[in-house]
Amino acid sequence: MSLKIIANNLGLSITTVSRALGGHSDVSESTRLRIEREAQRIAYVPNEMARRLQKGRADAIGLVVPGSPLSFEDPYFVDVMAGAWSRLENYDLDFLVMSATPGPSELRLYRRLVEGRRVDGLIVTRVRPDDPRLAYLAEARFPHVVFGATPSNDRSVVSLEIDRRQAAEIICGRLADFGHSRIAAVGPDGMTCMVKRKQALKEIAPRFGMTAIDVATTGEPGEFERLATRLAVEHPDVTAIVGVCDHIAAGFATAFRAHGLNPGEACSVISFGDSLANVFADPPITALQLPTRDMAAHAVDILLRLRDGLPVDELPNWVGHLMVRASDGPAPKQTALRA
Amino acid sequence: MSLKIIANNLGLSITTVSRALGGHSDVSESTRLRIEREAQRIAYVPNEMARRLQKGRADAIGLVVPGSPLSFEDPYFVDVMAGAWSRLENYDLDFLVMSATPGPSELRLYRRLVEGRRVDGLIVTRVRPDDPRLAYLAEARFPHVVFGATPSNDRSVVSLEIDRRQAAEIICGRLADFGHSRIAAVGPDGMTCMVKRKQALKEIAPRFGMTAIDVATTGEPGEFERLATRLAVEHPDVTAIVGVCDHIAAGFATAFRAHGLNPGEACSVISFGDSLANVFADPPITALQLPTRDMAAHAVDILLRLRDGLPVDELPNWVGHLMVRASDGPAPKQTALRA
DNA sequence: TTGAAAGCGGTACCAG
DNA sequence: CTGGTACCGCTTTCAA
Repeated sequence: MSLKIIANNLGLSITTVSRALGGHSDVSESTRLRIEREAQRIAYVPNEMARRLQKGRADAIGLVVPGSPLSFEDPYFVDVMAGAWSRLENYDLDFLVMSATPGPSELRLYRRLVEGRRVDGLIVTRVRPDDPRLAYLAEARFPHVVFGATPSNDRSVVSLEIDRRQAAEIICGRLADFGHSRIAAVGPDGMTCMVKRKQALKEIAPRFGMTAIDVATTGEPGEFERLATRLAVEHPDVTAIVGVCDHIAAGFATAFRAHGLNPGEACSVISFGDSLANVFADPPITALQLPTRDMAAHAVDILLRLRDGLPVDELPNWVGHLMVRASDGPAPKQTALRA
Repeated sequence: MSLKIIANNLGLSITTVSRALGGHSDVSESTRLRIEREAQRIAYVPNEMARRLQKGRADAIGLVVPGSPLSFEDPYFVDVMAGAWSRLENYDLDFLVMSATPGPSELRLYRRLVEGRRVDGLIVTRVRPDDPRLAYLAEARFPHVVFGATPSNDRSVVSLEIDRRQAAEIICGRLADFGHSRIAAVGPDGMTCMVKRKQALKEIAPRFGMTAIDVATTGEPGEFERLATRLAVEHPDVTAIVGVCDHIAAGFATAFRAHGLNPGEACSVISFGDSLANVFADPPITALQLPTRDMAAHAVDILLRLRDGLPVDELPNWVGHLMVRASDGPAPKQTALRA
């Protein structure tokens, strides 16, 4: 009832008012001014639902966080949300945040979002091998961007990833300088992104005269002590640990300290990916800061281009930046891993 | 183009299809079945924008986090988001998450949300004295729920708060049992909710034979050391500190440890409100866990009732639950606060 | 430069 | 029980 009000008040047609406010050129300067003043006067704000229905767009982007709603607290998603929103805000688009545990209900949510036209694009995170979400979105030809890494090498799906080789080089370089020669890359095997990070470390380590062993985590609480013990037994020559996702490095540091070992001296700990937990940890954890927020902002741009059928430019090369803190140092003369 | 497709395929009218799918009673069982099967077959999902336009609803609830987008990482908002989403999911409503720094742009965002009909209701947090958002929402008669506390005693605005007296009793009771007699309530003065928490502590403390002094924080990093020093000088008889919002207690604990003092022995530290930071702190912080997620879920229910013009029931009495950890203990014989 | 009219995809009122 | 019709508020041809 709003364009109509302005139109009536001014004795003009709805059409003209719509065009004037829409910034079209085919409205005389004088009527445009009258219309703009009147719109200002009654504080006109267009009904978004009407506009969206007509335009066939949702003017919204969605993020479905995998896991329980509590996953919102994952510092990684916090960064994704912050980055995405900062860009969406500029475009005056809505940001839909949801969560869903992997499974049929997750897929149902995706269907409702896509087929109900509730969003124009989706940011997909924590991709798993053979992820049904990707299969669905590809089949539906719906704009989506994968955050992290894709299992397939399908060039048609846009995947935002950091330069893992460069990241591995930074980390390996630092550890090699400290005289380490055998390191452990620790992370879950369930997520494609994490698996690839471990692979990168294993590939790059030899270039620095080191070898990296692959250790799988489940993410259970209290797992780190067990892992540390196992490492001490099975790989007593490991003098440094790289946690490839949040909390792993901090978890090891805590486990070490619980046994009277000093992280950074007894065993170096570095985190691939940074968060507040690293800053607050004791000792603060040396970590590779990732440009997650920038990437999320970029993801929004890409989604809008996909929506509008525009080509997607070459992706920037996102690189990490090492935050040197206190959890790493020279390799101990002989391993102190006796947890 | 979807109801129409079903209608055409079946040689029925759009009206009938709409009613059958809408679960109205005035459709014959046989046609309803045909329609449902066909809908199933073509995997019909209604266009939400069309439905929303027609119904004059947004089918969405919004949360505007005050501050920069990074405020998403505030554990308090994480809980609010988790609680709100868990309920919205059941109703199949959208959850819009945004952030805005207090000021004109914040109010502009609210106007666009409200007047653009982009949400049906808003959760308002971190209310400040004379908050322009509340004035606006009240004037616009737009469904909103205040989370935390309202400055005015206006009974017309729904405000979700915990039972602060009960909370203060739990905390004061524990500290009194430990033999403390003078405690500090520390928190920012900018937020109504925090001010009220401090007031509650000051009011309740005497009942337990204690006195509580009010200490204002600004929230700057590194502030805690200064505050601890000031406390030691100005109030050397204070033996316990209650942080009324996230990170304050943990911040003090860190500051104490940095000076070789042992939180829990030299000075007790308790947090009014719990988060992971307390769990991970060294030592883990004793904290009053608040039912924030429950409250947020309830907020959604209330917003929907307000939207639909239904009366809002009496609010539950939300109480806190003390998580006993290691940051508090017997009052020291003589104050050790010499930071 | 302006306006009438046809949608966008639903829902709801009324007549049959 | 079913279908015609108007309408939600806006955008966009197409004529005038």
